[in-house]
Amino acid sequence: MSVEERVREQMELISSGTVEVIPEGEMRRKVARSLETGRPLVVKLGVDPTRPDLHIGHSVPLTKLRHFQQLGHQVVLIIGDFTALIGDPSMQDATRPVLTEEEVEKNARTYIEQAERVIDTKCARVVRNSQWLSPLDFKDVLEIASRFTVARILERDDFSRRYREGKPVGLHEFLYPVMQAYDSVVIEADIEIGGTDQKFNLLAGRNLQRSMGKEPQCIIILPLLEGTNGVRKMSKSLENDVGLTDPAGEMFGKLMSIPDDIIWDYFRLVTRVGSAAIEQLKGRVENGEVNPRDAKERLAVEVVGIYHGPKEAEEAADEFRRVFSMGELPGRIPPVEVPRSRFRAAGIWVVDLVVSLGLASSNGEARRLIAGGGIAIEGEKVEDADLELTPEQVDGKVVRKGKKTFVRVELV
RNA sequence: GGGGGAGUGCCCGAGUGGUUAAAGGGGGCGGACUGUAAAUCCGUUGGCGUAGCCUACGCAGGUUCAAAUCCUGCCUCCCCCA
Repeated sequence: MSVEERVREQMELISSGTVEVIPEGEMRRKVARSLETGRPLVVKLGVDPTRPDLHIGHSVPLTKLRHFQQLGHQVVLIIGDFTALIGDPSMQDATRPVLTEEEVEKNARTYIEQAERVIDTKCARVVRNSQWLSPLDFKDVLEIASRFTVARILERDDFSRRYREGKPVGLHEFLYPVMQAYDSVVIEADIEIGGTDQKFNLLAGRNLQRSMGKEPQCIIILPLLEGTNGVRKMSKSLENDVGLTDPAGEMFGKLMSIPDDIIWDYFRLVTRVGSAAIEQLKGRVENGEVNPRDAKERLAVEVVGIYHGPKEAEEAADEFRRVFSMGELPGRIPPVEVPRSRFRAAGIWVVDLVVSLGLASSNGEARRLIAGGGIAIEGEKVEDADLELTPEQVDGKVVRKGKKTFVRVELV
């Protein structure tokens, strides 16, 4: 295979699923040079350990890193333990709360652990940016900062918007892109990967490298994965995320609940299914040959398979069909202990039972749930909120809240 | 340093003396319809064994029969001028 063909082949994988590759021609030249000299490209992904758990949205850039690994390039995962102390202001409405060093360290560890599920950390470099950012003194910082202008930084629309709207912008926040850019200088990145919200920061790296006499990096912009409700990007705080460590069944269920029109983005961004196969499936759904539900099931099986293995994925699919398509009870229903002391002469009050089982956080909520027909014991809807039940009527029985929550009563 | 404005329930936001557990919207939760989809519709969304009571409108006091609403002090945030 000629170098030219191999370049084309690499470029195809590199640019699949991306929003933008900037600048494309330069990227091509870097790839070609790498092939000619045998020197792998240095591919950078910076992550902020601001939160302990990752979701499949975070796996999007990691998956792209994995592509580069497949092509034999050197990937560098930068844990922004230093930058996390400031918090990336990108797309934020307000200054982020400052984390303590302990929190950052703890998050960093779980981050690496979870990243291992997607990339091969054995041949990746994992580094912390405190390593080089910490030792800088004020003079160094000024020297680096002088290479940026305020006008330039204000181009970033989240800054200018907040400024315009009279919301505070901390001076230290201006330094965030500067630090991220400096990371690129230090590790001599050839390529940096990031989401659309990172475009400014990625470009800053390119500019700083040039200004400091290094070869500027190319940048790859990836789309942000939408949350399971189809609105806003995926985020734990918006409760529309699929956690990388979610149990298989839960992960499956969450994926089955996404709106139809984002199925294809999920396929492209978080599965390993090739784009030809995705297009084919999409076509069959569009002409009515395949029910979108089944396409979604395929998606769920694929994704759960990545994190839990194919066997568990199939089991989750079976379980799902049993419980939700056929209305049967789940195979495993978590038992919840209820102390016998809750019983009085007349028995236990349903409202109390529901609260004791953790299905409601107050009597009032339990009452409302019952009034709304959301509680069933052994498949039978509870109609009366004043109902009293004997120990025999509840021990070992299945209490269901809504359609998704099942618990088994265990008297102790 | 000077002047001005704002703090209401999970969030946004109305309310300027009683009929206000506080309009409306969002979100959440439940129900119907389904493919645990979306859209739509309905109900619900402080606590208490609940026709009653308690707690709640930044915090602390005060006026009043009665305060989210009026007064005083404090805290926090924002804007404008310097």
